[in-house]
Amino acid sequence: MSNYETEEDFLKDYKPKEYPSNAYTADIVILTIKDGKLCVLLVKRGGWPYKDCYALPGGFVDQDETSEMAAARELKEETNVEFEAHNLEQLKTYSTPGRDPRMRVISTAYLVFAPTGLIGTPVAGDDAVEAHFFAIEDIAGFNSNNDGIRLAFDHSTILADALERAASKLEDLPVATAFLDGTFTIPELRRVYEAVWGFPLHASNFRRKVLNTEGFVEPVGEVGKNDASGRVAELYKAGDVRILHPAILRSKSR
Amino acid sequence: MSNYETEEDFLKDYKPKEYPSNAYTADIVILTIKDGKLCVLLVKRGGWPYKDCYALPGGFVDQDETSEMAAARELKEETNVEFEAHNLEQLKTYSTPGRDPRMRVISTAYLVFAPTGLIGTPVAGDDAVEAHFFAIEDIAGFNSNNDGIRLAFDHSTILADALERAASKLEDLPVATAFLDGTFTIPELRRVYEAVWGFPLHASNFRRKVLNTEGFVEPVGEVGKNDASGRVAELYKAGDVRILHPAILRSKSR
DNA sequence: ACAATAGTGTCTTTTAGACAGTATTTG
DNA sequence: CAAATACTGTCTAAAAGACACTATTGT
Repeated sequence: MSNYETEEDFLKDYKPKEYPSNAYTADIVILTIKDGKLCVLLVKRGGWPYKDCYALPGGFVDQDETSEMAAARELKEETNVEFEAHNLEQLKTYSTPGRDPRMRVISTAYLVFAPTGLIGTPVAGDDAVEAHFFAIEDIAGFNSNNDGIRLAFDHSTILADALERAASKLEDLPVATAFLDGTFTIPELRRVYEAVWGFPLHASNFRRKVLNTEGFVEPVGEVGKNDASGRVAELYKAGDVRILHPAILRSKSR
Repeated sequence: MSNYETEEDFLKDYKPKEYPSNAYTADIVILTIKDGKLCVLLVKRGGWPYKDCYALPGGFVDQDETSEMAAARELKEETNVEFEAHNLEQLKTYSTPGRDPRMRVISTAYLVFAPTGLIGTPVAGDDAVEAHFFAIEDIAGFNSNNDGIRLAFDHSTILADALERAASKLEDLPVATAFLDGTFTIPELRRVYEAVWGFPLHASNFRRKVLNTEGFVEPVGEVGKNDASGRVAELYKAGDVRILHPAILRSKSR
């Protein structure tokens, strides 16, 4: 029985008891959109285990940092880009015994939306030989024919959870603009929703909903460039609202 | 450089390298409703640190179990009730250095909704001297006057996150019925929403929305008992739908 | 001119919110 | 009886979905 008078006295004498010891890592799901397709940053593994498979970027959490800080640090190391905290969202923690065949590893996954142009050539880390964005539809398990890029560890599960979370966040948070650069057109914004949700939207109804959702976007008063044929669209920038009301609901396939 | 031909060969020779070692625990937020008030199960701490404060139930995750399994096991030990997995939801993982003054502890929190009648007298565990349900409004930091029950570690933060998640889940998942016993009345269901959301609802509009949300509740064809004056309400049971459509939105105070 | 895409307007249906009024119970 | 609570019905406004139509660009 402890008989200390104050917490300071107790802690001064405290010796850690036996407890299970675990490695703790942070994994990051960085999504972006390229050519209208939803993509995720993956690093190719150069060594065992899962040699030649692809993995989410990530690494050990140091003793003096939170998993958020570790995720932000790894992100900087992998992409040379610093992300704001509000775009770095904790997704879920994975603790299944054996998820890493080498040892017990607990991993907290984070979710980040990256604008198409911001990230240059991702930099490969220690264990990796190359890092690239891959279209989700080219990853095994995320397309109809069951081939393509193979993911290491339980990263298929993590990615699936991330995609559902991303689709859900687009509904009531103004995060779709994080995929775009400073100014964008409504059709570009619509293509973000279509890429993440995986089905086409009615262009005119989408436009009305976005403009009726107060604070979602603000007109800039210019027109964008044309990368195909057709009318040139007007430019907007992200508004300052933090919650979309009314929400942009997907109503299909839930 | 590793030159193994197969993953089996590699793992046979593998020796863990140095990595930061962490304690890993699961904490559980068990919510229930008593006398129309939202309550949480807390255990009183008998020893340092945070002696005489109250804490969420929880404990170490064993090497051969997931944090989900640990949460379910702790829950059984604390309450003598087994919960189904779909009522046991991972909330968030907390990793701030120093959150436990004794050592580095990573903790994953879980959220559970308990029916009022199901849990008898909660059983105190090893480090605890008593375990009870406390009204949220009696906990320091969750009421207007800033006194009341004091929580240990970062459990105020965890509880705040849990309450927001609970309020959000009521909107589009049929989880409010998990607070009630097998059969219930619409007014009883409404009082669950009012307790979790913290503001009163229009009784007639609430009834219409619940009945228009297909599969949320099914009539039983009897009437309940009266614990006050007024007309006796009809009984319903939980339906089989997994997502509420249309959702029961709170539209206020978000 | 024609194809393609952006944007406007309109009609219908669904849902939310407010609230008046009726029904059933207790004291 | 009055008070309290459950339930029904109705009106209005917000919002979604479908879709016809106009506007502006590239080829």
